Amino acid sequence: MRRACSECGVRDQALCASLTDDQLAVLSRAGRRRYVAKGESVIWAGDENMICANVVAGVFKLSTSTADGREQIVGLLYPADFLGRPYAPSSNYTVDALTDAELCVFPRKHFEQALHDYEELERLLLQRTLDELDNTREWMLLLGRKTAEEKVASFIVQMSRRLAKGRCGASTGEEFLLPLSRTQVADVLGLTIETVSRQMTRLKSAGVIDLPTTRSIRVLDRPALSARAEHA
Amino acid sequence: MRRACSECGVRDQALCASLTDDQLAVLSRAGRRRYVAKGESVIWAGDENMICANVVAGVFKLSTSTADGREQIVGLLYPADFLGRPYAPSSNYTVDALTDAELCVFPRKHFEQALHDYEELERLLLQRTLDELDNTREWMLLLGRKTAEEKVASFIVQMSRRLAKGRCGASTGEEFLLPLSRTQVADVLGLTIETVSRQMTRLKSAGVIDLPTTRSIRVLDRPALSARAEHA
DNA sequence: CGGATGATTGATATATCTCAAGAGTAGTGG
DNA sequence: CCACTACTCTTGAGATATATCAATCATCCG
Repeated sequence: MRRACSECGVRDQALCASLTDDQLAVLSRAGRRRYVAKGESVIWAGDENMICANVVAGVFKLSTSTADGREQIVGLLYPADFLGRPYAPSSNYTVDALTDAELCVFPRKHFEQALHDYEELERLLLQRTLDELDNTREWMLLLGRKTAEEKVASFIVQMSRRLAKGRCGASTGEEFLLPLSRTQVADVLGLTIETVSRQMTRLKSAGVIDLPTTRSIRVLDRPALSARAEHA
Repeated sequence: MRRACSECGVRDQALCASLTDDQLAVLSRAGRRRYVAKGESVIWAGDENMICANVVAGVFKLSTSTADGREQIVGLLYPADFLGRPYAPSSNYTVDALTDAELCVFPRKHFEQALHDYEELERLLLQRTLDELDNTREWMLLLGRKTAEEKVASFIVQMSRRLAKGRCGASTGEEFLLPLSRTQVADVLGLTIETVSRQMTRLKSAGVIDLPTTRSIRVLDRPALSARAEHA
């Protein structure tokens, strides 16, 4: 039994927000829900590029790697984000689920047709792609020019913005669960796992953050954390 | 006196390629030619975002920097490339001319109106933005995971693809003029000027490239250069 | 409880940066 | 045309941040 789009948790945040209920009804006939287990790959770099999707739940990583296996994570996707690459025959990066996740999947060709038919959809995708390009370029500054401490602090700032519970409440004392292992954090920041670990404990020793478990982070002093993200 | 679009050198390569002569005639009434001297800034990071433009001639750099002045070049623009950021009130990066250059400039609001009016224009911009995002993510792998030698070799490979004269001819023996100083190359690669210089002379000593002048590069052994770009 | 996986910590190595000097190159004006 | 000056680039020596290698320590799960 098909679940109605009107009940979808990301109906108003995903690209679908640009469509009327009637338009969405048409498009949704081409789509289907797909549950993805933590660690599962959805798209492989170099493979034929078959699907586009909206993230309904969970977190995904986009990554590329060198021939000898060094990996770089080039993006993270959260609920309501768009996943896929319209207008290209093959994908440049691999997409894996970091948590159990749920997608609303469309065949790429159908999705491209929808972009053609609904100009508001295409406009919203353009705007999001431009935003994503800005974010990605900002991340280049981090990769090319920031120190290990700045990288780790920047990463925690950014993750806490996305994941902290009481985002509207106090700006401090927030705790959140990291969807990434230390190795994956290292692959986001262009560092080794050991360096990430050392910088984390340094921040903890300085009283800037707390690490209740290995996968959770509590920001104790946000101004201090932001300062360390900017300036060595 | 206004120059006709039909005589424009990038009429069929720039975004304008998606427009008919009639459509372009309408749009071009809002645009104007602007000559930019080497070193001049066209857009400043953080400033109000007023313009969009097509690059007609010359090369531009996009860059961001940290508060204490470390700079990272996040993109290069060549003739027929699009310059600007539709749908955002301010710019995230500074755009400077690396050579004397020429732009076809539109007020941002006019350009956004054109995107709205001509769906082929919007589609082409979307496709280019998606391509640019792919390229930028590929560059993240270089910044985060490649060694200095791999970075410099990758840079030369990429520049030679863009700039070498006889691109259709032999794949070797090409010579081209770098539009960037050593400092700027360092800012592209996330290295220091000294490291760039040392890697360049290493490649020269190994017979992979020649450096006839400080601003020109000749690729002597492209397979060897590509190998060094991939693998330390 | 035991084994596996992932994280931390320590000791050492090394690639790249930093600091400093010298060598090209280009532009200027006599 | 030739100094003279100002850059930019190259080269060298030494410092340092981060990587590498190795061991211990948590955490998870059967």
